[in-house]
Amino acid sequence: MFTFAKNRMNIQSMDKREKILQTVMEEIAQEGVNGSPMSQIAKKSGVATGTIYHHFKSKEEIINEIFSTIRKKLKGVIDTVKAKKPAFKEEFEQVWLGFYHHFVAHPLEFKFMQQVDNTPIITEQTYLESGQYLLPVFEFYQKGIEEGLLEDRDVTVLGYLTYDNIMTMVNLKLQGLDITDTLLQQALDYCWSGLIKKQT
Amino acid sequence: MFTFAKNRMNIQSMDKREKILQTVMEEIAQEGVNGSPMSQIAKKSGVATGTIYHHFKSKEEIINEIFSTIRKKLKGVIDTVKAKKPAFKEEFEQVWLGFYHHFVAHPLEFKFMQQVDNTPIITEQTYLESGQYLLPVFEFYQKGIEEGLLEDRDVTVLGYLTYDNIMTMVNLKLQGLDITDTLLQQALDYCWSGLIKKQT
Amino acid sequence: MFTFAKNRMNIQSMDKREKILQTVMEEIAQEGVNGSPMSQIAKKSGVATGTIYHHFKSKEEIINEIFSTIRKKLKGVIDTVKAKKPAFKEEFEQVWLGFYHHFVAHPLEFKFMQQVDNTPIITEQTYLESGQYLLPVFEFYQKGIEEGLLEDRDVTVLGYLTYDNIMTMVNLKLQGLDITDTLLQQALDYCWSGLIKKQT
Amino acid sequence: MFTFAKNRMNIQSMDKREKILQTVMEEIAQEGVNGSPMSQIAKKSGVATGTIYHHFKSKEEIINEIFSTIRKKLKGVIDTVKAKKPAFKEEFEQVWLGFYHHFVAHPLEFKFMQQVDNTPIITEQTYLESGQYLLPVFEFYQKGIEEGLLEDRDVTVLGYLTYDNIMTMVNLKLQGLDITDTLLQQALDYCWSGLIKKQT
DNA sequence: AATGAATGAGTCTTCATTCAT
DNA sequence: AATGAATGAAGACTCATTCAT
Repeated sequence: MFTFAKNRMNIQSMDKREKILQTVMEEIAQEGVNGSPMSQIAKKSGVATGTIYHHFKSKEEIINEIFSTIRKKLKGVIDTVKAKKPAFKEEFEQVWLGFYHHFVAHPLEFKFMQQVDNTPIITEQTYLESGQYLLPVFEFYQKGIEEGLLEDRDVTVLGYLTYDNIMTMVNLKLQGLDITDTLLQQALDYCWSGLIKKQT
Repeated sequence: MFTFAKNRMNIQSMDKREKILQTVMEEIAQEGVNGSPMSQIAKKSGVATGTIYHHFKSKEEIINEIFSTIRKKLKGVIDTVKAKKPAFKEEFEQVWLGFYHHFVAHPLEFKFMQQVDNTPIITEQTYLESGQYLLPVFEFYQKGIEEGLLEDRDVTVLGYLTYDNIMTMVNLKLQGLDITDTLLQQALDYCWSGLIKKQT
Repeated sequence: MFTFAKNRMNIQSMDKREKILQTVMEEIAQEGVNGSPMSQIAKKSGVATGTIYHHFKSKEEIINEIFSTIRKKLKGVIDTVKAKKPAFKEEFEQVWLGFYHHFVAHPLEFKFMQQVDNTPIITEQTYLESGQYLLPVFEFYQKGIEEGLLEDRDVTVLGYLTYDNIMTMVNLKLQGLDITDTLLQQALDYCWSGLIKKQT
Repeated sequence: MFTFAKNRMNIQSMDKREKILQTVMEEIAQEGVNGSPMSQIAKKSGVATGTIYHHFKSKEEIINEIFSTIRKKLKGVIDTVKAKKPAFKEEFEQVWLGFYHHFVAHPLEFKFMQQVDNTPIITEQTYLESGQYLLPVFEFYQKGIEEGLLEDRDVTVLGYLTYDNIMTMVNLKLQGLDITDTLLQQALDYCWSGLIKKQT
């Protein structure tokens, strides 16, 4: 009854917009930025080329929007875990595994990120804005250090190290490696061991 | 920088070949694969377009050769460390820091890798052949586990986790973050803590 | 000249398509396949290069389409003659002269065929499909043999011999030789004499 | 002992020249003028590119020389037949079959001619000079007419009609058609019937 | 909003020929 | 005579974007 369609857009129009975003994500994940001409995007989206340019300013704009959306989904993973108010270590593990499983369940999102991250296509602004979604990760480490649970290390560094460790595991999994529960636990242990305060 | 002396070539000709490789590496690092047309490569190399194709079959061949060369340099780092026959932990630290400093000293090589790795440009064969250069890393972990120094975890997983951790630090450094010796040591500790066997 | 009305295209768009086909035919006839770069085709057609590739997949596709069209026109000549239901010999003469005059009236079509026939550009499929247009020629000879009017010879061989004889005359004419009605009649007689059954 | 090596050229040098000519003929026959870059010619000839340009002014010059050589070989066929001083009809048949068998025995020569004939590559001068080799054909018809054996038709027209008829048969043969002796005789009969004076 | 024809600068690559050795 | 590295203009084709409808 009450839809939240953007501005004056009707549902059908919204559908096209979404279809385009979805198609661009899939195509770029599979074919790379270059292997995904707008003409092909149009065809697979079932719209005309011109229609794409009614909804978006440029190819880059679409890519940036998708990039943000994917990062936002990670924020969703964090929120879901935090809602259960788990203990510190459990929160770490659940977020870690949540990120991992999100990308394994949505491999095209991972591959999309791989294709466009660290590329001039993603603007500084997009990095800054979407970076907000990952702030809770750094805050989590900050809290852990303050509470004496974690070694006192730079939270930015810790944040990136652990995040990239998860991505490493996703990548190995998508490369075809058989990432068993045991292997996954080993990777998780590696990270946790790297974080926690050593008993003295 | 990239040295591949081929028999019958004279020095002048060799110079051109080297100049092309160097230019492609620099350009792709800075502008991306797409932002580096062959015409520009030619101009910056000081040769004609045709000359490039006299020495290489295609743009992709050049990129693959550079990729291999860079990985080979990491093998060089390993060899240099091993030559000093350091203790186990020292070997780990010296290789870790060696990789880090190599890329910090040669940021374009790092950026080049970032641009082309996980891209269809790099062939399976290149991955296989150049992968040999990194075998010592996995063997090192294997030995550590066998000697009871490291936790018994999958060496492939450990290899990629630690390698990517180094790359994370290089990336932060090149992003402009002030990676002090303290921060670097923290990252190194993170990795080492994730590896070593916990006292029981 | 080359009419291939496609459904959804509007007239203006159709015009461009036709203009391109016409231009390619003329240019290749006069300059050869190699002497006719797409850039020149575009310029002479009054369209952008990209427009050509909007209508056709490749240069080869255009050439194949023209090849088929020209053969189809010969079928038109045959149909026109047959519609008049002439006697056997008259049918032969009218088709023979019809082919001859068609190419003399459209010398560029002849030269185009000369440039591309027996070339790997023309696909097997094009030969097969457009070959259908010339089937009536072989059927005509078959009928003549069955009715005892022509010597009993292989119709395929006869078909090619007579067809090439016409082409020979067109070629001489276009080379600048003054092919008078007398000379033309001599060539026609040569063919007919080679076909008809000798009195015994 | 007494070789007829051109000018100051020694035998080895002559060999290279011949090898280049042979290679160009074969390559163009099989790959077309465009599919035969000079670099490939050089490689297959076992010489350097530069060497080709020591012996010939340009690619076109080579092609023209080959064109003339092949026509000269047809003159050889004629001479061989004439040396046997056969009767009129026998001379016709033997030359006809001689041409046919020459090209069937040397299919690359035929395909070479097919690739370059009626092409701007062959100069007017080449056509004129090599045309001399085929003069005996026209003279033969002239004599036949004067002696009342053949219908009084333009000898130029007759010459081209019959020559092209032979080429037609060679082409069919090389296309893979099974040209049996019977079929060949039928084609020969077709030509002869088109030439001889009808009894009145 | 939607269409899809049209644009043309830009891409990689080829190749006949030249030239220093 | 011979080499083969070097040249660079030219070729077929691509593709993000625009625009008339």
